Amino acid sequence: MVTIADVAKAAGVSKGTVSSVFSKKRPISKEVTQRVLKAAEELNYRPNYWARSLVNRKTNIIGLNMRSEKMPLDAFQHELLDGMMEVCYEHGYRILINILQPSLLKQVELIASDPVDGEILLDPIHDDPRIEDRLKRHVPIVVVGRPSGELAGQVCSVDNDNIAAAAKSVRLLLTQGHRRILFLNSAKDRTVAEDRELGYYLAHREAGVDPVAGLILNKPDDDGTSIRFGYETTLQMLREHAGISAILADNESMAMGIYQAAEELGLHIPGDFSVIAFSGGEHFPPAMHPPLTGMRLDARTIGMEAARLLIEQVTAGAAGVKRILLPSELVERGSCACTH
Amino acid sequence: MVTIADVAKAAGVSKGTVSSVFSKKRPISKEVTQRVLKAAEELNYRPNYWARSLVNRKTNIIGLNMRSEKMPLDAFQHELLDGMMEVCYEHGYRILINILQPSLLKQVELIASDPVDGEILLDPIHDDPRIEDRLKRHVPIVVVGRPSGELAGQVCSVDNDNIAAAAKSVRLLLTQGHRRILFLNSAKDRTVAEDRELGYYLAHREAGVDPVAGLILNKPDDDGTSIRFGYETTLQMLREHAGISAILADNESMAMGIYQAAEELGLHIPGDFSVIAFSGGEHFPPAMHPPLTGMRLDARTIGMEAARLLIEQVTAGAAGVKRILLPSELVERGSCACTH
DNA sequence: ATTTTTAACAAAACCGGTTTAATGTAGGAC
DNA sequence: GTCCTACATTAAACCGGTTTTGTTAAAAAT
Repeated sequence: MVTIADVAKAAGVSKGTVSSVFSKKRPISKEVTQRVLKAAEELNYRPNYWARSLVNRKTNIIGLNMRSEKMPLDAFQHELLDGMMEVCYEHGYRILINILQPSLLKQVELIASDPVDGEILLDPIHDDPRIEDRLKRHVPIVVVGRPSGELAGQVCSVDNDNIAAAAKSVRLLLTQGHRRILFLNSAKDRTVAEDRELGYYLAHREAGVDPVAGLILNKPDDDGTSIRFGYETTLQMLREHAGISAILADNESMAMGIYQAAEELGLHIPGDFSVIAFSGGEHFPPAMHPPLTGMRLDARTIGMEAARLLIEQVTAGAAGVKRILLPSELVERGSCACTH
Repeated sequence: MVTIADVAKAAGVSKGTVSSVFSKKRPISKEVTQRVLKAAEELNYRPNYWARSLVNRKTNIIGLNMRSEKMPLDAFQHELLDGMMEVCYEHGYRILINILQPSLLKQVELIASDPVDGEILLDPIHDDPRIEDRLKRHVPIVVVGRPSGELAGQVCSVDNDNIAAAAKSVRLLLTQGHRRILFLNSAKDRTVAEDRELGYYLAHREAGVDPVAGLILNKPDDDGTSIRFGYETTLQMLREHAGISAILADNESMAMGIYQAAEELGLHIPGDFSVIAFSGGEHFPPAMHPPLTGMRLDARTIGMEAARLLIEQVTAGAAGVKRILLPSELVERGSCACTH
């Protein structure tokens, strides 16, 4: 490996001089500058990233921390990553994807502080230990989702307004005359599931409708694909419960499962029942048949906002604790219709 | 920041002793070990990742290097990333996503060597300067795709057998009676485009059919989305050229554009013309209408193989130059049919 | 002409770890 | 009792950069 000392020797100057030539933080004569640049060029010298980070206390890397069980990434996470990338790209930051086996985390090699300037945390759970750890070590973080309890007031976060989003979609279905609305919700321990359930009830109360019990089902804890859960649950619930005329799905994969189930049962969407889903992107819903009506969550914007917030925190020092709530847009496409 | 010196002072020992307690590379008495661990615990000490990397010359990070214009990531890249993540997860490696603005790359801050043990390079072009650079600096790399020219013999690579894949899909169309097959190929400078074009011609020759000139179009250099390119090109070509009865698309997004164009023109797939596409995942093609017939490229496996190959290189030192070619599977779903 | 300032560079200290060489101390062999 | 060895620990050197301090010679000020 070519070091700064090699360059210095080749150019007949000291290490500090070479450093100054590159950083331009102190004046170096034109003649010496030329000599150094030539030597560096010839030796194919590249400054060592880690040595520099060590002294600068800055890596220009931000981490994306997700719970390890979540693999592979779903549409929402991919869109979010895209958004993060776009902002990081503009600001000269790189992204470190941080998923490690819990077993490996115990190894000495890896308990080290993460090599990042800050982190974006996904899928917070109740009293998430990751958040407490970062707070204690003063590592800047932005949480995507709703941090629970007293942590909420201490960290920046970006999230959909899930309560409003769920309420808005249920409101649509209620005004269309649906009274038994099946809700295939996400896993129970996630704060997002709580929020959406709340929205579901809220819309019912507003409309003066008593929600039918047993129609909210949580996806079992992150095992199995969403598409299968949507498929199997729909088959089962439509058989067992009469009168279900609409289904609200947690994501577009579930909706695909629902579509498959409809086809198998010989049912027509939206003639026989309506479907509406929270969707991570607007890439695929329009291509479905019929085009899927949904709440556009805009994971991409969330990723962008989270990255902006984090970079702001990292560069400008500690800004205040901000919480950004993004509205979701209801996009009617063709999978919802009035009853009778 | 709590350093190793702080811990040493608190425990009343030297820095080296603390280091040994953590690394267990030299024997430390039980009593001292306890004292050190207690002090570290109380101070909430975490070893500094950069300092450690500096001396160990090892980061346990591998880089994913993609050409900056490619944003956001397409389905293929997302799947590939998933595969990489899975393997890295098992082996205790992190992934650094490396996309930087060309303008920023010139800044002194960023010309530094990348902070990784090795890199996976995407979308190689002719005499890719990235490859030459890594070779010169002896940074282990694995190329996803086909490195061009003399570089091919010097680096590991993982790729679809694109020639075979293209040939196989064109062969299907030819046996179905199609004679004017429009091929919406990817950008011209990419080696993958060459390979697939070769496959296109190969299948024609095998079948004794003279390919019609002007039916292979390359996507303009990575600007604009694939979906739009598919849409606009289809509209234009179907108007201008009579007799086109089948379209081969570079990816599923293009296929969606083609579907949209068909709808706008009031044409029926596969009744009026057939569509077949290279597809990164098997997530969405089945949900399209009609379900999209395609060559399943299995980006996930490519990602896994690339990561394995790279980690092998990084840990075991220089292994031989390997090239892994993965077969693609033709999945017939419903967007292709015989002519007349 | 002498002192003061400035420019341009060298030398050394530092960042926070790891590793090697040196040191001291206890136990065993003679 | 002396010498050697083994063991636990310390001090110092090192990784590859940046930054501070020191030094020298020329330019400017008095």
